[in-house]
Amino acid sequence: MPEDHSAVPSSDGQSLGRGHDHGVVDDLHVTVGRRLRASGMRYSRSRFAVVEVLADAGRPVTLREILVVDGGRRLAQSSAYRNLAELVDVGAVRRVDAGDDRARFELHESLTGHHHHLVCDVCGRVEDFRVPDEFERQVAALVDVAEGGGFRVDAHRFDMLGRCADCR
Amino acid sequence: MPEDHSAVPSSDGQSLGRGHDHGVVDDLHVTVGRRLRASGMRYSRSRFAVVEVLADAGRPVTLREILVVDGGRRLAQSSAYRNLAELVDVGAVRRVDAGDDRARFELHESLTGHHHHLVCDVCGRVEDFRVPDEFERQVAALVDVAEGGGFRVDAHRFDMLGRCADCR
DNA sequence: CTCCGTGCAAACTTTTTGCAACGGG
DNA sequence: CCCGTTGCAAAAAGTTTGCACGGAG
Repeated sequence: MPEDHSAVPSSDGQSLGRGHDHGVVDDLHVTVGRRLRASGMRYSRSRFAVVEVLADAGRPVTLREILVVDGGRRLAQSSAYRNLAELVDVGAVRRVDAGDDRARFELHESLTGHHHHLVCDVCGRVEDFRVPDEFERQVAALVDVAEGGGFRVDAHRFDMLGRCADCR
Repeated sequence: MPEDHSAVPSSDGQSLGRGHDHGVVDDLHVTVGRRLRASGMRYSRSRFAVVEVLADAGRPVTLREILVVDGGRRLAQSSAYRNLAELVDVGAVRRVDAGDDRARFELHESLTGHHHHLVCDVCGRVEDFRVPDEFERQVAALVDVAEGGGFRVDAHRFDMLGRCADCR
C-alpha cells in the first residue's frame, strides 16, 4: 500500500542525504542493492535506472517520467510497474498520491529523510517540503491520540495543496 | 481537482455540524440545493440520495458504497460519477485520496467542519480525525513558509496511515 | 416546450497479468 | 543450467463520454 512513511523495513537502518556532491549516490545504490538482494532479487539495470531517475528528480515523478530511463532507452511499462512495486516492497521507493490519476514515486524516506509535499493543483507537480522538528513533535502528540483510539499509526502525510510558482 | 480543504466556494458561507439530532440534516440539504441552483443545476433525487449517503456515512466512502443509494435503488455508475463531479464543482463534496485505486468522497468541509483522516492500509477504511486548534496554528505557520517560497497554498491535508482497530 | 438529468453502452486510461525469450551468476 | 527479469500483448479495473429517452420547470 502506498504512502509509507514508516521506518526502514530492511535491517540496515541507513539514512542517506540527497543533493550532496558525491559518494552519497553510490551509497544509495549500495543500499538499494542490499535491500533487493535481502529479498532474493537482483539490482538489475532497469531497477538501477529507475532509482537513478528518482534520485535525479529529487521530487515525486510520474510513471511516464520514469519510462524514459537510461538515456533514451525505453523501459517497458509492465517492467516499470513491476520494478516500482518491488522497490516499494523492499522499502526503497514510496508511492505518492497527488490527487490526480497518475501514480507518482519517490525514493523512500529512509534514503532521503522525512519530508512533506507541496502539490500543485494545476500542473500536478509535487515538490518536497521539509518542516521544523517542532511540527513533527506536534505530529507525534497526535499520533498518541490516534493510537489511544485503537488505531495503530505507521506513518503520516502532510501535504499543502495549491498553485506552484509557475502556475499562479 | 481533489483534496480541496479551501474555504467555501459558494457565497453562503454556512458551516454545518454533523451528528446532531435534527434540523442540521435539513440545513445540509438546503445548503447543497442552494449551491447547485446557484450554478444552474437542480437538486435531483439522485443527487439528494448521494448527499444522504455521504451524510449518513460520516466518513469518506468509495464509489461502490455510493452506488447503492436510496434504499436499494441502484444509481448508474455514470450518473454517480457525474453527480459527484458536479457536487465537487459546487463545493458540496470533496474527493479523498486513500492511497488505493478507489476514489472516495465525503461532504465538503464547509458542511462538516475541518478535519483530517485516519487511513487503514489494510481494509482501506478512512475515518475522520479532528485535531486541536494548536495544531492548525502550526499548520498556518507552515503555510506562511510555503507561500514565502512562491507556492500559493489553497488547502492542506494531514493523514495518519496505519491499521484501524479492526485490522490490527 | 425546453433543457437538465439519467441509464446504457462504448471508449479511454491506468495498472496488472500471462507467457515465452533472455541473460546474469 | 537455473531462475529472476524483461518485453509484448492481452486482460482488468476504474473513470469518462456519446447518445437518446424521460421528467422537471
